[in-house]
Amino acid sequence: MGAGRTARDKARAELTREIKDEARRQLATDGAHQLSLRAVARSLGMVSSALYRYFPSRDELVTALIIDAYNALGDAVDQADRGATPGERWRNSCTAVREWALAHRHEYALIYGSPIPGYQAPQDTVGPGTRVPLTLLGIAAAGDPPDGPVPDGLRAQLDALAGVVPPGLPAGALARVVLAWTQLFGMVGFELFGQLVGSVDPAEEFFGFAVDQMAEYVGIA
Amino acid sequence: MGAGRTARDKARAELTREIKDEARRQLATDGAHQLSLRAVARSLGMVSSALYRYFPSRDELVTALIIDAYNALGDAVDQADRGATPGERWRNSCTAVREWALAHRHEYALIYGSPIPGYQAPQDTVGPGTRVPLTLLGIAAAGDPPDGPVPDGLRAQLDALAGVVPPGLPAGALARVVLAWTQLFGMVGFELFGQLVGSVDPAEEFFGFAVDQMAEYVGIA
DNA sequence: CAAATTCGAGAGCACTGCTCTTGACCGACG
DNA sequence: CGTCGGTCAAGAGCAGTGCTCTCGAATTTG
Repeated sequence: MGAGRTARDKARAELTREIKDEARRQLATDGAHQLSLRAVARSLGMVSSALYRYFPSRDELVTALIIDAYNALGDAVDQADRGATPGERWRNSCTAVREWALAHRHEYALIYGSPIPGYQAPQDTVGPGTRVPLTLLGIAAAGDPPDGPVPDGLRAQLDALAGVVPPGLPAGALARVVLAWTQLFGMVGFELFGQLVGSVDPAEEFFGFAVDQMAEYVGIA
Repeated sequence: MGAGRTARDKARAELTREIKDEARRQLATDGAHQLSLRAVARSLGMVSSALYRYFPSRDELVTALIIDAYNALGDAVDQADRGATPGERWRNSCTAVREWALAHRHEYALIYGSPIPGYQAPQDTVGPGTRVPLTLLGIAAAGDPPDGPVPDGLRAQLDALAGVVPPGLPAGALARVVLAWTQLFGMVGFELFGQLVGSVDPAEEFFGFAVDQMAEYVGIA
């Protein structure tokens, strides 16, 4: 079971990729609920039992798709995180989240909707899942972060968090960015899942407004 | 097919309720994904095909559960919406959302997670789904709502919304409450789905902080 | 009382995830 | 170079699913 040396290993790596690609294709069109191992195998011209040599269960395949989705979103945001001012960077990054979500609805639903496999997210997904909030934190650190008052219990959690997370933000600013983070994804999720229909949907205008408001809130001009 | 007159109609109404109750029980323990018509029927001592006399499909059963969940959450919030000041009412209502969500994880995931049946939420669910935001709007109206500047396109949407929604809030205040609404549910969803694990989980402290911040933001002392 | 409607039960279809066995193929080791 | 162990795809099969259809029995309606 070495790295990609022998022909067999190469073939295995390629097939693993092809399976994921086909699964992602079916996910994009039919949704995670409809994703079927047998249909993926059929589409690849093999029999369903052969697929189990590459993924031990359907949930493992879905988990692989989840990790890929987190990374795809992370890449999209990283690529959008450009601009002369922190404000531009913030707006561009937030917009990238929304646009990626709109362009990959089912993948977004997979990672930010109800967790389908089991109660807890697999450990492998937490790393890639932290990329976007870390980017937001970095942008906020480049601004003028305000350190408002924070209750003691929360302050302890935030201090512990500040020790793990790169940018040296004070607890108050950290709390504000976390709040903005939850707002951003709450808003995007609401738009995607039809919760805004009777109110501010189409949500583009409201999205821009909210992003600006939160930028101001976290101390970005 | 009259109202509950004959013995048959009574039995039908009762069985419909029993089916929903059993389905909700299985939903609570196993999650929406695992909810099985056949298991529900089995648990009720009948055969699966008999169940189709009461719900034409699994999705229709789930839709009924969704409506009930919206109403249960709405009831919980309505009951919690008490307090001497708008600030108390706001805090109590927001806390009721979180506590209901934590006590009914799978039901919450059903209504605020990825929509399982089809792309669009059935029309019957939008009414009950507006109860919580309407409550929040009412509380904000009892405070001192600030009318900040709002971009033109959004202003048009908000003015249209203001004509439909009871409390006479100016557009700027309306926008702020919508933002707070998305933040609240984004935060609760994040906590429930494990997104806050490496940062501010357990989230009780952060939740209180965010609720207070948003109260201030919508003009509640 | 008779006719019409509603109902539960059962069989059956197409599908799912997953397991196990059977041969074929490949790669390393003597 | 040959053998031998590991890897692989294929197929059958199991238990489960949503859903449809048919068939008697029960009940409401005329």
